[in-house]
Amino acid sequence: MATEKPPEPEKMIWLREEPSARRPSHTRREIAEAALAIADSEGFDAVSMRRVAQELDAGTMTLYHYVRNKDELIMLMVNAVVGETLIPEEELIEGSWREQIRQIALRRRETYRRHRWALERFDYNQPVPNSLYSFEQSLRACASLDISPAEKFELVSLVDDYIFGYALHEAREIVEQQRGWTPEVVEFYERQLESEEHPEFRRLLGDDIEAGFVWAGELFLDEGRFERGLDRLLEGIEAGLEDDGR
Amino acid sequence: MATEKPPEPEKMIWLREEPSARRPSHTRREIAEAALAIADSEGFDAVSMRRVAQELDAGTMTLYHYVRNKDELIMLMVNAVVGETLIPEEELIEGSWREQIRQIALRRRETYRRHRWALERFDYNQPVPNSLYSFEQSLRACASLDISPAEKFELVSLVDDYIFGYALHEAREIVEQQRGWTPEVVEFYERQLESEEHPEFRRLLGDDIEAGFVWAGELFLDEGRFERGLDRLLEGIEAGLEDDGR
DNA sequence: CGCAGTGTTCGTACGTTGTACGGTTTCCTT
DNA sequence: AAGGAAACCGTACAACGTACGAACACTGCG
Repeated sequence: MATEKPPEPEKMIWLREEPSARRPSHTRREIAEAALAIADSEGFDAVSMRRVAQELDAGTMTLYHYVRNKDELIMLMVNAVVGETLIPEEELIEGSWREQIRQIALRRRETYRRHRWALERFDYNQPVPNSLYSFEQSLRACASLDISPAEKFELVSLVDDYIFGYALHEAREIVEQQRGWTPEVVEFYERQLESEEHPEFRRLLGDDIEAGFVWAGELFLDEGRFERGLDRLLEGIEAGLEDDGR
Repeated sequence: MATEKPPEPEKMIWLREEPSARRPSHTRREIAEAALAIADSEGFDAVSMRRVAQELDAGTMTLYHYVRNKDELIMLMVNAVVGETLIPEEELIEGSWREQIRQIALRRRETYRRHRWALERFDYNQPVPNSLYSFEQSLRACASLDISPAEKFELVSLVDDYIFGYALHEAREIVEQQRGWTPEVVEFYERQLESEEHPEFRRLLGDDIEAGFVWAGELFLDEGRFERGLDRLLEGIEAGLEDDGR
């Protein structure tokens, strides 16, 4: 029952100056880039403090002068990825809210695909600077809409939810399934489908179950699927707007 | 360049009989339940092989006779959660595909909210038996629809994407933010918003930034938000169906 | 009834992880 | 030139997943 709370909450990384008084050998940016390179090429699990330090020819504990702990390192990485989702001002198309939101959505999805590990790490409770820019960009896209702030917020969040869900599903589907299902998984499905409890699923797959799976996998990862879904969602949103307006 | 592949791929857990010849002291079900209880009450990270074994008054390594590794334990847990998303036959309402899909979606979201850790663990490459039942249930809901198998598959996946994205966003938002933002995070936002680069965001929040955040947080977790978004999506889907039909 | 034999249990040990601690080095300031 | 703080990092520890193989107990056979 002594002191419960840890004595120093300390500020989060974005509120702390980067060490700089006596010129240090590294920067946060450098460290984040090293970690990012490892995650992209060897997978997120390969990112360990030791591994990152090694990449920079530094001692492991050296990293702890730029970052309080591994979570902060990850936040640096996430911030970098979110930065990539931003559309440079000059590339932003002119057009309706719908066209702009669409452009933003496509870019986001594309970025997430390049850094699949990142999706697992987003966390609203630990915001990163670039997520503010990202949100701002979405808000700006629907600035011309004549709806309440709450509705605007909800609209942006809704599209976000879809992008996020799609990208995460896609990312998890792609991993390991670099062409073809493992025999183990195929056998599992075949066994499960032997029972008469999945008639609709069977009908969907057709007679040749294994071929059916290839077909389903391709459908799932089909290039156009994201856009088609997005357009349906936007269609529904727009319809809702008109109802309110009248 | 010797033997590359590990010699025994072994079958995945669902294809292996539960140990049973000389009656063992535990069951997979029991083990999964113990793990689930830990995850729900202490968080997913508290689930370690040692901890689960301890809960069962067993030696740590004993678990490895029911399960090949920790991943398999997790799959048992996931399977249990997916099981909870299934709607018992007698509770299934009668009605249009839209009403049924809606019912399914609501139940899924509710279940995910009870087991937030689970969302981070779903993985299409490691299917669990109950995910087949879940998919079958969705397919059955749109059985009466006169569209191609591919379109049916896409429809179900689309709704899935939304549910998943929403639930995950929600889960991550809720964690730790059990009432109110930490002063650290508030300060971060205030500092970021000092710059003139986020005009739309500022307008959204209003003059009192801190109050604005409370407002936004409540909006984000608003009870009705999921349903409103779902209905917009379904609206868009339905509109698309009619276009095709005519 | 007793004795294999094997299905089940689990103690020990190893390698890997994040990071606390405290000493050493290096450079800037005065 | 000297002092001191900033930067660096070697060592050590606790927690993790799990390989290995010994110990145990039950079952079926004789």
